[in-house]
Amino acid sequence: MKPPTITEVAQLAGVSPPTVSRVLNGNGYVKEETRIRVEAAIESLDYRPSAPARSLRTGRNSALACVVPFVAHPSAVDHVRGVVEGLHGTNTPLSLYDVETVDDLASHVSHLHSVAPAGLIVVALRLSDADLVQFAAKQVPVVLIDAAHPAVSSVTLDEHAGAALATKHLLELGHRRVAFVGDDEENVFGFTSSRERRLGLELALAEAGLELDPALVRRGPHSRAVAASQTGEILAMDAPPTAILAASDTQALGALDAVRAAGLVPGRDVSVVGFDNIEVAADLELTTVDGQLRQAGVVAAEILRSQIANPDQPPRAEVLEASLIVRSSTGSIEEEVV
Amino acid sequence: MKPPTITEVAQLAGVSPPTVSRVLNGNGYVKEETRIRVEAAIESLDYRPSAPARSLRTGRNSALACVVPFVAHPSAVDHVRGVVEGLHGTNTPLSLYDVETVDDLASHVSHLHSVAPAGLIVVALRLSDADLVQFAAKQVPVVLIDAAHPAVSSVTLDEHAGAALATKHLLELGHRRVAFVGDDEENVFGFTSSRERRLGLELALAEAGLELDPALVRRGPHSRAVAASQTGEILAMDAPPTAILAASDTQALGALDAVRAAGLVPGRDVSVVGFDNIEVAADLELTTVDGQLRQAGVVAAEILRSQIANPDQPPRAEVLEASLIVRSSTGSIEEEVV
DNA sequence: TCGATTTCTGAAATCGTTACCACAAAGCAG
DNA sequence: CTGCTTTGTGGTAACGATTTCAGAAATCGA
Repeated sequence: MKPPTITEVAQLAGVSPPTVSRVLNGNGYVKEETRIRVEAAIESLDYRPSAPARSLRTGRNSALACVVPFVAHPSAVDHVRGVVEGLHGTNTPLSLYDVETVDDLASHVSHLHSVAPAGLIVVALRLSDADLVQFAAKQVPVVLIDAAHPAVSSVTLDEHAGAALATKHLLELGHRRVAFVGDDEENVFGFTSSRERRLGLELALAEAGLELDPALVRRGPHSRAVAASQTGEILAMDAPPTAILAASDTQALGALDAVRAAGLVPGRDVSVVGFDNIEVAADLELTTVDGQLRQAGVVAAEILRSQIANPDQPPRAEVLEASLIVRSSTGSIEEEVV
Repeated sequence: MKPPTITEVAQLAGVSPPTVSRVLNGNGYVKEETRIRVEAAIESLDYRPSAPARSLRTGRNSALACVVPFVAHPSAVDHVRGVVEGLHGTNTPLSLYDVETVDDLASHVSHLHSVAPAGLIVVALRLSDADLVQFAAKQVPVVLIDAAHPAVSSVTLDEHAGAALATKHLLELGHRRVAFVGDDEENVFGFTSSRERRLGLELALAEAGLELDPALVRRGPHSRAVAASQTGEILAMDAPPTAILAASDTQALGALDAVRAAGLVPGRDVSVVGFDNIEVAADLELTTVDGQLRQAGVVAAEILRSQIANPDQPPRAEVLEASLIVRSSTGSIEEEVV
């Protein structure tokens, strides 16, 4: 009950294996009549060419790969959604490589060298130059999301501009004491977005002649609960801020939790701005910077498709523009302030 | 700059290819001393075995595949999260096959026959007997989620019991007129959960001597917006229901939208119960039946792992128990009713 | 009509790995 | 010392497809 091979199809159709191959791939010349006979044989045996055999011979694999840290997190989910959307219609499966530890990254990269996928999307992580060289040698196009490298294509967000939009919004509402709740800036994976967003905040404040009070900056592991407790601390200070910028929506949700836990009303007593615009942000009325997560995935998929179709393109560095989505978690400062 | 092959490693180590292979796979006998020499050669050439060559020879592929309809939908996301979680630690990539149309399904299944993955998880879709036979012939273990078939393992939810929990909860709160908002029960993919949930509701009502008023049943495409407009219609009726059971949380959110749009307060004027317990349900205070989506993915992944490790197991049919999560979108009936 | 091209097809080599066998050396019981 | 099992290793042949290449048949231009 083994699956049929190309040779069996060839025998049934009364031709040789190469002819069947030509029919399958639409290469070379095949007489119309022969083609029909071969197609009938394929149909009748329910034959499917073996992907491994084909990959071995041609050196290319049909599947695309996507390396994503913490794929269960909402922001990663949105990236993957975008990639899947961008791939739709191509019938290409997407192999997900979830990274939770640095070891995961190493073993996945090693595995990817074995597999030589048709293309590779890497989210937020940095690959070594040696790895990139190896992928290039195997003609595996690579696209980075939320990271950049001169040798390969990338899709990034203008983080500073995004943070500036949020800051400007808060300043216009009258806020002067703004806190920042973000990630540890030293981390094993080298994630930089929290740092960039903080810098964007500082730059925008500086433009308005203000500066970020170090006492109002909190950094810690990326989680809603941590952000909530950090926000709790900040709100309990003698001179609490009137607004909080979080490095991500997840952390903004934690901030909202803390605001409510302190008996305050978001958008009235304290304004909270998130960053990313993950799916729940709309339902929870969170003002946030749209990080174009899905769009980044879509664009990355498109770049990959184009580079697979036409391998000798120079790398592209796409920078997406952030925009601000105002909802009710921010409001103008009123009687609260003395 | 081609990647090194096993033969080059063998030459460098002064052994034959099979010996290198034995070192790589830990098969057969290899002298300690030889092993060390081979490992050094592997290291120094930065050699990675070719996955396609290995697959071709052994007939098995290392990647797992997961076929999911509408992978961007929240419930699918939770399933995938579970699968990824269940696979964690195995270093196995997961190939996602998103299905948006029936044609997608056909072409993906065809592709899967070519690839012969190490294992296959299929969510909510029905594969033909012929396909299952073919996978069995290739020793590809299959696990179904939210679907069942005697020939393969499955992970399902006790839908009737889940719907009964929700119904009982509403009855205890005093509700007698309960509406149902669900999917079209005839659909190209053969999804059955909406139907099962409606049946569960009817059975539970019958047990209490009540019946589901056909006028209070709405079916349509699975979307929040559609559910909102259907709920709007129901609420505008002369004898509107006091509670609504939705076939999914997505639809329950639509129902909530409509309740609020009608100027009513969920949980006070109208109770809404969802089904699935997707991630946002907690934040939106939606009372819902926990459909154990993640858990289903975890269990499916575990079954698959065990069947890959030990191929001759009989298929397992795991049935998960639903539980009710009461939040504020439901409440007891009060002065509203005459 | 003849030679040159274009179509059409098959034999053989090849991709990189592992399975199967054969065989040698070493260890061991009697 | 003989015969057996346990170790250790390599030669060879697959796995199933595609890519040469060569040659036959059909078509075409002059």
